[in-house]
Amino acid sequence: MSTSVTRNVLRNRTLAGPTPAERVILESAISEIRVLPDGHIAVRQGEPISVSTLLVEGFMTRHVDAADGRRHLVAVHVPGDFVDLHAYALKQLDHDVGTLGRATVAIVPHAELDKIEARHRELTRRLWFMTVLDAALHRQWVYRVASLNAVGRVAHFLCEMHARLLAIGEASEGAFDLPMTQVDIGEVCSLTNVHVNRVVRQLRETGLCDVRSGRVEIHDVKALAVLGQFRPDYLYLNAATAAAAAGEPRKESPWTGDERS
Amino acid sequence: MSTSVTRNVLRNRTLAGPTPAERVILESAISEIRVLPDGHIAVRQGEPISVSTLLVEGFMTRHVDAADGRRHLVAVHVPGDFVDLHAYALKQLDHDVGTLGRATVAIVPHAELDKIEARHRELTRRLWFMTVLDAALHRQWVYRVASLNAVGRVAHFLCEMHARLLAIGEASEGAFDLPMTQVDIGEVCSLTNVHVNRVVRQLRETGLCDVRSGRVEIHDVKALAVLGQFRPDYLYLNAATAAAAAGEPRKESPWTGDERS
DNA sequence: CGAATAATTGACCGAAATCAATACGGGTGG
DNA sequence: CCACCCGTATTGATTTCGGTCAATTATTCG
Repeated sequence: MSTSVTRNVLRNRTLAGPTPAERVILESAISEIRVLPDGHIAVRQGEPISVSTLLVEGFMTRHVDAADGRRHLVAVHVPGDFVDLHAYALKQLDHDVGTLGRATVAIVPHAELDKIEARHRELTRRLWFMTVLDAALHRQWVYRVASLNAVGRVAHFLCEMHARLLAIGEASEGAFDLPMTQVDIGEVCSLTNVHVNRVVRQLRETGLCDVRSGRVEIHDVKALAVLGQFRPDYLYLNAATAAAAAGEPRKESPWTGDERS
Repeated sequence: MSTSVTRNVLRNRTLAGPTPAERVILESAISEIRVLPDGHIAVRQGEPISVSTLLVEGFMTRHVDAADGRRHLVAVHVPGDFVDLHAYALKQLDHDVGTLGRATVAIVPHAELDKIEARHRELTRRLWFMTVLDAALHRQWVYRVASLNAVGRVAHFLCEMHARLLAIGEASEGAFDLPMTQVDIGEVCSLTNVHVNRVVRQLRETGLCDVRSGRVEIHDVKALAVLGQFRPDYLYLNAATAAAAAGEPRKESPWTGDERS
């Protein structure tokens, strides 16, 4: 079992993840490994950026701040995600990037990405693809707040996190750690904390899943997916992981593997 | 004044658009120019794709269909946008792509993009950047439906379209053509057509802007931007265009120019 | 000139927000 | 060790924005 910092990059996706050689290249591009405390704002909206951040362990968010002080999350990141790879193109961001709980990140200077871009076509393409996958998530987030009611939104979000954590081996038996408060979940689903609480209670009372501070236990993945209209297509997971994410009866444990595609 | 089909690509953005030489390369990658009728679905969710589509004239949408038959737009495209460049990476899409009114498109086979990727780093980088810009739009769409009320959403959307059309010289004096019905606008802002109607009336009565079938006239860009909490940063427009989009008093007409960056 | 599509308006309803109060839990400092 | 805080969770009462239902009036276009 590899313990490399890039082990979760594009893991268990339909798009092939980096080869061992590419991992070496990517890791040699890292200037620094950093541990960030809970609630740390790693990137602030509008400030110039010259490095990108690969999330190695823990959770990070991207959020926009509204004028009235409210905030809204536009992404939650899990290990293996490049939280601000798009900053390589944009050089400054239209949102903040922060941690959810303590997080370990690998810093990749844009100058190193330039070198990769000059020398390694395939790896560059994979990096591009990662930003495109990111956009697919955004689209689904639009759909979520636009088309689902409160329970549906929360269900959809939980299904998504479950699926993505399955892919990197951080969920099992429908259960996973998620260091988010009900306020945080509200900022994802565009609900008040009060209403998130009611939804969470409803989900608990109907036996679908149990969301308590820091831990999620889904008792009926399939039913939750129906409630949240969740279809994992947009995550471009490989077949085995997608099946598990959709609550299909599993033959074996696909998500523990490291195999590509 | 150039009439090339790529004239609007990254026009008036902070990210430099293609050089004349790159335009030639891009145009030589086009296999076909096609005129699509109103309401034509160019790409259907899930079907395999081997070409990408550059919008040359007219409007196109990307939308997801909900289980209950409702649809929601996740993007509206204007000339110069690559409506499904991300399909180059994903090979199949998580949404439909269709026309709003009659549209002219240029078809670029993925095989040609492969060649560009192999031979032209800078141009490849620009293509990547275009998909990243796209994601920035998505994020703002999340924000719109998540954080704004009905009037705010419509105002924000109108401001965005105004800004983007300014950038490509398709808006002037705060007025532009927009072939969308109130139903369509509702599918963007996640509102019913009935309520869109009420919002439109309100905007008209307060003298902010006039939205009628196919045509938008903004009488007070600045006030509308305030109402929609619109800040054009996320569009990465050049300074002159951004100022005009935010309703700043303009010195001259920046959006008619073809200058880059 | 009809038929279909789009826009408009009114009456009523309901999901989630807001307001308000209480309980919990874990860390700090005296 | 306990008292105190502060963030988090929970629950109830009330309000509101936008949805739903229903009907009428433009438009547009064969």
